[in-house]
Amino acid sequence: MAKANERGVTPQSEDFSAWYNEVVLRAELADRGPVRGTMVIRPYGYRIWELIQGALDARIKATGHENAYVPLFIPESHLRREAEHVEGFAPELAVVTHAGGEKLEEPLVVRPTSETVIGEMFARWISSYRDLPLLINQWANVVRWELRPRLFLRTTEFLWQEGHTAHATEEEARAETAIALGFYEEVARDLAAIPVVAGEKTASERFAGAVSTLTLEALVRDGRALQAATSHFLGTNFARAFDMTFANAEGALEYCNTTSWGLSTRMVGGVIMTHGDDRGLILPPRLAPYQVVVVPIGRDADLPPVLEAARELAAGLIALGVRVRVDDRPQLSPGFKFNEWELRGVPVRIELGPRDLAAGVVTIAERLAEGKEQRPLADAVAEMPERLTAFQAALLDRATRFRDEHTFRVDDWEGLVAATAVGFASVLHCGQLSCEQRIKEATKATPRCVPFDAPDEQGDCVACDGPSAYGRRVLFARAY
RNA sequence: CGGGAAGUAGCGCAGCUUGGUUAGCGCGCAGCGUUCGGGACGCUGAGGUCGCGGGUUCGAAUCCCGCCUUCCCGACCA
Repeated sequence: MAKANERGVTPQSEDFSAWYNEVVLRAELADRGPVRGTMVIRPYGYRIWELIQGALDARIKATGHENAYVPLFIPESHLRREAEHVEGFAPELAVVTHAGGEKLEEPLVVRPTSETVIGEMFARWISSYRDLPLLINQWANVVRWELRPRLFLRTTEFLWQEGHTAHATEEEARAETAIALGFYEEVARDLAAIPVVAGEKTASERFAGAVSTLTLEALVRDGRALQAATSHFLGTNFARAFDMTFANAEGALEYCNTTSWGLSTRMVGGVIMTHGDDRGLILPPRLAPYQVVVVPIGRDADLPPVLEAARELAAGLIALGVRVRVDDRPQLSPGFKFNEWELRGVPVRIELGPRDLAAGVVTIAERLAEGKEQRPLADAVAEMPERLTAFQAALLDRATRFRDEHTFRVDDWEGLVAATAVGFASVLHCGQLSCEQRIKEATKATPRCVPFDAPDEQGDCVACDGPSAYGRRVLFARAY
């Protein structure tokens, strides 16, 4: 925050954390809440989340899931039913011990996730194979008392979507986790323009209580990995803990196979860290609250016609489905507005002044490009959807190039150390916990995932020369 | 929990070492005027329990004791 009162933001190269915090606050995405680690999501940031929500919700529904809502409070005893689960979450729980003016007989946990409540309800709702699959999603807030909060990336309370499904067979449940990961990947790539790596978590990084955890890993601009979404195959672990059984076609009782999967407001942090530069945010058009901002320029007698033209221009863009804002705030100079909208990451800015008006043109500046161009007014409108599509693609290209340039195939210790300092290290690994530990101590890097698209490969472990596990390369990186 | 920094106007800070008239500065805010194509300027004005509690003193933002909170770096983390 050292430079918060100066005109620019701290450069990424100087202090990435400071850059990130300044951008989040000054772009008015969010503000800090009164309780440690909490965050007020401001309208500009919330709109980004809404756009993610809208696209994701449509995909969730299109694949047969229904939205529902389960309560915020969980009796402490319920959480204890799944041993690994409670162990995994115990340190980060917020617990209500008093309510209604007295001490509660049984403390209530504020949900860190809803598997246990869902488990109880599913057990009640499922009795036959004919009740399966049961495909539920909820949009909710959850609370995790993390030791090291960061705006959007790890807040004490956050918003997310959690899908919960129950199936008759393991195959079907595993297929479900892939479906969920699939729409997360689409949202990341097609909306957020984040080129994620899809893969499976190693045992040490798995969700508490899961048999298998699938993940999307992004690489942000300081070379650290960000887990963008996860999808868990829970096997029959929760079904056993909550007695979730069904009668199969032969009349025999079986445990359900369940899944859970989630994507959170962390994705907004991913967008910021993947695309932003030293001037501030750069938003992918599909997630930008305003895809185009129009800055009218002029004063006195010049102003009314300019404003009228700006509004007409905006109306033309809106008719094409473009999200546009006319910045007609009279007290601010054009230069101030240019800088502000650049900080806030608006993809396209249109400047419209008396000179433009006289020439029948507008001046266009794109957030990714240097310089400006002039276009005939009508063309500028007609071309805008295409321009935004191109911008979206360019942003994804740029991020993909960055990720690829920061992914290193390495086979020795020195290479591992060097690679994890700046990005992904693609390595063969023995899979031993002790070896992971040693790598973590030396480099702060952890196994992020075993990518699905890695070719089969065997060999010696990058760190200990033991035989490689997983049958392919693993991605290690320092992670958020 | 360990290390570091900080709580003074909406925001960013100075003042504290060496206690002393009315607690300053920049930005922002309000009014007026001049400005407006890359972060405009002038004048006027509003805005303060100096984090909280106690102590020392004739007198505390300043010295002493206790407490609280936030931020940053670690450890932790799906």
